[in-house]
Order: sequence, then structure tokens, then C-alpha cells
Amino acid sequence: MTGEKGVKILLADDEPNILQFLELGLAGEGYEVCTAENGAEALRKAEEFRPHIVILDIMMPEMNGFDVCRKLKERAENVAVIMLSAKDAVDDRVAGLTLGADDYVVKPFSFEELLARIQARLRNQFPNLLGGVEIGPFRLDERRGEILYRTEALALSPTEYGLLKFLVLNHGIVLSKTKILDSVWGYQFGGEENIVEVYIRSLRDKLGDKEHRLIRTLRGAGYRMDLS
Amino acid sequence: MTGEKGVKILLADDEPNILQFLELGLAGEGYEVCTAENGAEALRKAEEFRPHIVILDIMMPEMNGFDVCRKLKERAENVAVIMLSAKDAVDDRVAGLTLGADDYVVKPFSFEELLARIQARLRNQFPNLLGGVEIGPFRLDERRGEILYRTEALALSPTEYGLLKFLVLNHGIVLSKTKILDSVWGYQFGGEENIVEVYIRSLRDKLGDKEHRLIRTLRGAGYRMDLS
DNA sequence: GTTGGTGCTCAGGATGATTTCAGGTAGAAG
DNA sequence: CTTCTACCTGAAATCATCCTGAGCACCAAC
Repeated sequence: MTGEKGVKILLADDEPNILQFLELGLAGEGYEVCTAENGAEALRKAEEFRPHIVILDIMMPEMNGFDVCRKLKERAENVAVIMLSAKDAVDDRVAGLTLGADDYVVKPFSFEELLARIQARLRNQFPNLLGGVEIGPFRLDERRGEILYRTEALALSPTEYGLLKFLVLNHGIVLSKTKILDSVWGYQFGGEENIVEVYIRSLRDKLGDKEHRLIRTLRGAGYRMDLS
Repeated sequence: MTGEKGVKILLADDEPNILQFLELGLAGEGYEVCTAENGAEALRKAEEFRPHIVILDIMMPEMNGFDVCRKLKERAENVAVIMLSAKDAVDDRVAGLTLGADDYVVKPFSFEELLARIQARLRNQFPNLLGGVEIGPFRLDERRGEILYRTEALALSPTEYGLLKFLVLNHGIVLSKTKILDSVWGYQFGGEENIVEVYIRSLRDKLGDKEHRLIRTLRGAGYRMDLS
């Protein structure tokens, strides 16, 4: 599941098999999907569905993918178009047709590849639809593998990353060292609890939390992240 | 067939043989070609044809290639000029004449060489006319099987190509070595993960990414391609 | 055959992460 | 104030990961 809530994709292909396959796959990834079986229908549905991404087969009845693409682009709305071109089509013709699209995928393609292309398009044209959860002054971005603190990315080791993520997700809650060890290091960890103190210190350093106001020590009980 | 639809080339040469030879050749490559038999005609035709590339013989009646080039450049339109110079011309004179041109080819030349020069010009001055998809400073062209980095084509082995394509398409995302192996080498690959490190290194070399800022190492997590 | 390019492995060194430790500090209880 | 204890801290020691240069096997082109 890499798809994001709120991303709308319009699929247009005249082959019902492919259409259904892609629809199920993309919906399963969390995208909001709408389908059309020819170019004219695609245009009509795009009107009210307002998709972020349109995936167009080139060879379609009524209106081919290229014309649909051009019409979509004329509307000057921000929409990304990905073309599906058949491998056996004459090369130069396909080359001409795909001009104007934002990306194209040559059939046959793997579903993974289409997903990657969609992601790439989203990142280029709709960056705000992607990326992370905001919690107080933090932003957890699992996809990028980084945590921002006040818009700045923290340079964290894997353990630091895991610990900070755990603290932020459980902010306002007292977390005993035992609990932290179990959750971040795993219950099979054999070492001393002091390791938690060491890593808490490291985080406080990197967060500039000199007064221990962000990560509070509750003597005898554990630690608590306070996002005021 | 390497030419792209939509690229317009104006040919000017006073020798009908050469003119026809080049016209047929370039048209066969998919370019839109227009011809002129002297300098004045070339200028006139350029006016309405609006070529992307002008190929000028230097020695022509009415107006020589150098003057045509200067006039074309004065129009402040984006146009690439490639000069054709005769072999028997004195070298430094050729050098002087070709000043102002974007490139020149010495007669006799192979058609392949001219094609290569045209491609190079397109890459430099009209990158969007080339096929493929632009992602950050990269341009993926699957049809041609090449990846450009800042307008320059990279010389990549098949595996390097696959890896770079995967990284670029998934830029901004942490990619573990396992994930990379599965996607680029295939899940049935039996070897060591070190192979990923080796190929990452090779890519970093070819990209001039000495500081590892483009392809970032996230210790313990994987790699991430960072554009912008 | 020879050459050159590619894919992969290996071993060492470099770099960074993790853990331990020993001493210092500061709340809490009496 | 004293004492006890939990926590903090800096550095050292250990450990893991990653980088790198070299080398081998394979295949295709010449």
C-alpha cells in the first residue's frame, strides 16, 4: 500500500481485462479510481471527476489517447497524463503520439512499474498530496525515511529514528524504559536499560532540548514527549 | 530511426546531389525537412518554416552560410546552426567562419556523424523535443534505452540502466537493498546484497556524485535518490 | 584466439552505530 | 544536611554497515 488517500486516477482503456486489472490494483493501493472505455467517455468523466492523474491507452475507439491528452492539457488544469503504448505499434508513430504526455509506459509493463511512474508524477506535480504525518513540530515521513523537526530534517541513526518515532507517536504518554526497550529494541534485547538514557540524551542533543522540556524525565516512571 | 516527430530542420546547400541525399536521409529518420539552394532562400524559408535546426553549407551563392547564420542568430529565436565546411578550406578560416554557429561538420562527412551532431544539438537546445520523460535533472527515454543527466547521455550497462531508472522513478523514497534487489535483479536473485553497493558506486561515479548527495546512503535503511 | 564489456564476488579498510562503563549530578526522603 | 538512588554524561570499546579496488567467469565481437 503506497497510494495516498485523496489521489484520484482516471483510467481509460478499451480492453475490459486490462481496465479491470488496473482498476482493482490501483484501488487496492488506496487510490480513488474512475474508469472509461473510450476517449470520448474519458473526457466526459474527467470533467466531473477532476482526476489528478489520467492513464490513457493510445489506441481507443471514439477518440485516441493523444487527442484526449491534448484536450485535457488545453484546459490548463494541473493534471498528469500517463500514456500506455503498445510495443507493436510502429515506433515513430508512437513517438509522435506520446508527445504531450507527461509519461508513458510501454506495454507490456509490470504493475510495479506503473505504480512507480504514478508516484513519480505525483511527486513532480502534486508534492503536497504525498509525504508524511504532521504531529506538533514534527513531521514523520516514513517514505523518505526521515523526521523533520520545525521543517528541518534530522540526521538520525536507525535506532534514534525508531526511538523518536515511538516518542512522537506516543506523545503525552509516560513511557517506561522497559516499554521503550520492548518497542524500539525488541523484547529479546538483552542489554542494560541505560541504553535508553544514552539514546534519549542523543535525541535531546539533536533536538536542542537542553532544558528537557520536549522529552521530559519522570523520575522513577520513565519519559514523556510533550508537544505543548 | 532516431529522429523525433516535431523536429524541423532546414537544409541549405547549393549542390543538388548533397541536398537531396541529406533531405531523404533526414526525412527517413523522422525529421520534418525543408530545403534551400542558396543563402537568401534559406533565410526566407526560415522565416515561415521556423526550423529548430539549420544546416548550412558555407560556400553558397547569394549569401554565404556565415552571413545567413549571423542573420538567423540576430532574430534572437532559439535555433541551432550546424555548418558544413569543405575539407579544402584553410582550417583557421573555417574556424573563423564557423564562429557563431553551434557546430560544424567537415566535408566529407558520414551521415551518421551528422545525425549525431543533430542529436547533440537537440539535447542542448531543445531537450523537450526529445522523447522520454523528464524527472529532475534526468530524462528517461525508454524507447532509445538511454538516460540523460543534465542533457548528456550516460553510458550505462543494462544493469546500471535498470538501477538508475528505478532510483529516478522512486526518487525521494528510501529503498532498501532488498527492495532494490527484488525490483532490479528480480526476486529470484541468489547473490549477495553487496552487488547493490557495487552498482551504486558505479552510478555515483558516472554521475559525478562524489559527495553522495544525489544518491544518499541511509545507513541501515538503504539508499535514496534526492533530486533538487 | 584475443579483446573488451558485463556481472558478480571477495577481502580489507573506513566510517558510523551500538553498547558498556565509570564517574558525576540532582531529585526525594528522612 | 545527608543519604540514597535514579538519571545524566562523556568516552571507550565493540560491532555492523558500507565503500572500494581487485579479480574471476562469462559472453559476444572482432
